[in-house]
Amino acid sequence: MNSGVKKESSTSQHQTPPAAVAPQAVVSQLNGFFPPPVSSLAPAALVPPAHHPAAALFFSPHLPPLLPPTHFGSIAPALLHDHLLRPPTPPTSVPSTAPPPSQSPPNDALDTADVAQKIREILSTHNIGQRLFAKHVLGLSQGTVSELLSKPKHWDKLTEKGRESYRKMHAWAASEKNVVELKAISPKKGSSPMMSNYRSEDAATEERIQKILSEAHHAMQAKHSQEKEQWNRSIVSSIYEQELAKLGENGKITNGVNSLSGQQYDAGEFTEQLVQRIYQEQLEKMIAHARKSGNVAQLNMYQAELLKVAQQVHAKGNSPHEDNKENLTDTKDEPTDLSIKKKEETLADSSPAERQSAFSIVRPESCQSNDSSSHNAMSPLQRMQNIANSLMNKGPNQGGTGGRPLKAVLPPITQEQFDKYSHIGTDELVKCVKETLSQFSISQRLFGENILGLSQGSVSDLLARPKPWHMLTQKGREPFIRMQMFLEDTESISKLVASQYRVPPEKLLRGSMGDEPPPPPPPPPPPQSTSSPAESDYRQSSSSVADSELDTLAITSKVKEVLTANNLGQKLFGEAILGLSQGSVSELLSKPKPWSMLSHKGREPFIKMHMWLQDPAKFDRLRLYQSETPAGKNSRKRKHQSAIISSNSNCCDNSASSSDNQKRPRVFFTEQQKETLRNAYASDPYPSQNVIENLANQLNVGQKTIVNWFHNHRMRAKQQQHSVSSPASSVSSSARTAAVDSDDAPSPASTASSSAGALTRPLNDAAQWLFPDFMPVKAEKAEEEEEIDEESSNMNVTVTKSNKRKAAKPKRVYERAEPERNGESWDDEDDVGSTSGLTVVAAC
DNA sequence: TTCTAGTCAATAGA
DNA sequence: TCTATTGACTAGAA
Repeated sequence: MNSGVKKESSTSQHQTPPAAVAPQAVVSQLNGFFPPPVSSLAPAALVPPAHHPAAALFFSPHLPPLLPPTHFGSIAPALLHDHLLRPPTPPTSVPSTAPPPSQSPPNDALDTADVAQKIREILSTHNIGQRLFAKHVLGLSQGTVSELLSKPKHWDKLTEKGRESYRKMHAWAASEKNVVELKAISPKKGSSPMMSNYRSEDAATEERIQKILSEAHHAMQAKHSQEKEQWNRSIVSSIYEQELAKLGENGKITNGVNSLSGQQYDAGEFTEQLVQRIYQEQLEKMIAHARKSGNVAQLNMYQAELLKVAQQVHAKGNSPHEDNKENLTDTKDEPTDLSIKKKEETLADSSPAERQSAFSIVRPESCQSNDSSSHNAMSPLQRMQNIANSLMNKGPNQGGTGGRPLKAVLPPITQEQFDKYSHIGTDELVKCVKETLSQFSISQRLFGENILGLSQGSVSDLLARPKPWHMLTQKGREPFIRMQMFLEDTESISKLVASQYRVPPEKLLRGSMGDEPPPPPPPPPPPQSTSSPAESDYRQSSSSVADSELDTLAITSKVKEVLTANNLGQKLFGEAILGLSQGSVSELLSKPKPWSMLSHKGREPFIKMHMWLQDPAKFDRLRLYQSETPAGKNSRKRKHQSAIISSNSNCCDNSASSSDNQKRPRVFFTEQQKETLRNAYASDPYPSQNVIENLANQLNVGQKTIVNWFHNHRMRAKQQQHSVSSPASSVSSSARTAAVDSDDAPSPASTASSSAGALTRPLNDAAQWLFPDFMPVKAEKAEEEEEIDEESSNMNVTVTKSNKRKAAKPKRVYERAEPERNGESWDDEDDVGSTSGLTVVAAC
């Protein structure tokens, strides 16, 4: 299949004559010259109507600026470039920008990492965008090239098609001329890409193409700028007309404009006032919209902007829109934002330094600059465009109800800032940033969109693979400077957390693990009571718990002990204490991950367990819950609570019901099907699409089911390795050991740490999971089975049941003998260790 | 777009 | 009726 693709591509590259592609190429290439027309020029409210000339320019089917490369039809972008920049002669004469695949022998292995590194350096050094490189050299998308460059696969693991890309890169990088050529066609250069200094043997053809391109380019540029200007004028005048008409109807000029009545003022001054008023009104509308949609970030931004405008007007002696103050301060209906009031103060009298703070960049651009001249230089209309732009980018309803957070309009980095941050250790910086984000539960998306002005994917990339400072262009350094500013402004962290989560940071249970200075004081928490009393109690005290490392194994052991000793079910415990389902509780208790391997979210149940264990009234809580929950309706109750806890009952109720309705019925694989899947997994835990399709067909299930199975299988294999690792039974057996041990001198109120002390090995180290006391445990387990059967404690009965069941399926004992798992379950407690270990166990 | 981590919930098995 | 299992799903990250 791959070869087929390759063949086709290769063939088309050499068969399509330049003359045939030239006209289309002219247009297509020109498309790349123009900036993203609408997004950068048109705010949401100002998008030209379809019939508008500007729209015709931007959206004309004849001038498809937004067409992806594939819209060149059968002509690949690289091919297009080839034909434009290179004569259709054998590639030996002139180094081509996109070397044909045939240049490298098919089996000529390349060091892909080296090639990728080299390409990255070249692109970086010459400030050539991946998009451009991808399009013209490889004929791939930017994202694909990014992958190729950042995560080069080993040559042996590449398909022929995959190798082709690296061959192209390798060949391309071999000649500096290629680099120069590509650099020359970069739109940033401001010159026509088609004016690159290549020399063609087919001079006439090339000259003709150049001429066409040049003329078309200039013509379109002229048209473009003219229409853009006209378009802007028409929009502004259109708004003016509307406003003037309004004024005429009302017979008066309101607000700011009103103050002008009776005065002698020129048209320019009036215009300014009018624009200002329009701007204010637009802001008010946006405020209303943001408030309606519950988007606090937007609300804050618009309010801040409105306040600023009002202050400016006021400073000029006007008092337009006094009623705006309502919008500026009326946040009592807004349950979310914790920093609105503070922000108002900040905005009202913030110092330049404050305005320069990292967090200030979540405010609109006009609010940011500490350079009043530059701020004033931006017209209200421009500022409105900025805000509208951000609106357009985000779309409505982005509050806490699942929409995307607001993307900030970031101020440019000033020269002073560039000077100040003349060097940044990017590695260290991203490390700090990652820690901060993790510590405060700030998502990459939130951080990227509000602080860096980048998408989550970009943030991920920056944080995962920061370039050395010296390899960064000025533009590339900007996000790092913003990160640095963010870290230096401690207040910004709290504000960001608060604005995003609508909860106090401590509620997130994500404190540092002890090796970091305490975070800046969080903003005042909102008086939300969205959770059950027990929930809030635990939340309050759990923040201190979160600061320490918990011994998950000891905790779960103790919990199991207490539950069984008191005949409390996992279901009740899960619903009343953890807010989890019985199945989840079962998994947590039987296969606890070590603390260090848990995500912040994953730690929360353990923190809750720990708090519960320490709670003298822990049984009262359960009884209370039990009494409040009629038998048979537990599940409903739990759902209801979850809905409440999630602080958005409508959302969750709806989603729950809808997901219930939409959730596909569970598939139950037969043993034969499982065997097939296991075999496939053994061959490749990450099956290709083809394999998935084949399996789906073979097993007569949906592809999604196959994908889910592999996902689950991988996760559970990993979980198995982590928690039970070598031996699945290590944890639960250890847990049993602990339970049994503690049975000797059980203390119902004993804490997790005391349980930990009862264990025979240190537990505050992840190594405990790597070198578990497995074999003795197995032996011990066998003995336990004997002993426990005779015991009557609830706990032991439970354990015995489990062990009995496992013992009834001896084949599972051998499941882990083969790394690829021929056994039934990854999760099975007996799904353990190695063959040798099991042999010993059997001997025992 | 895909992967991971976490979770739900239907079902199996004791 | 309890716990364990496991396919399905979601959010966040890569």
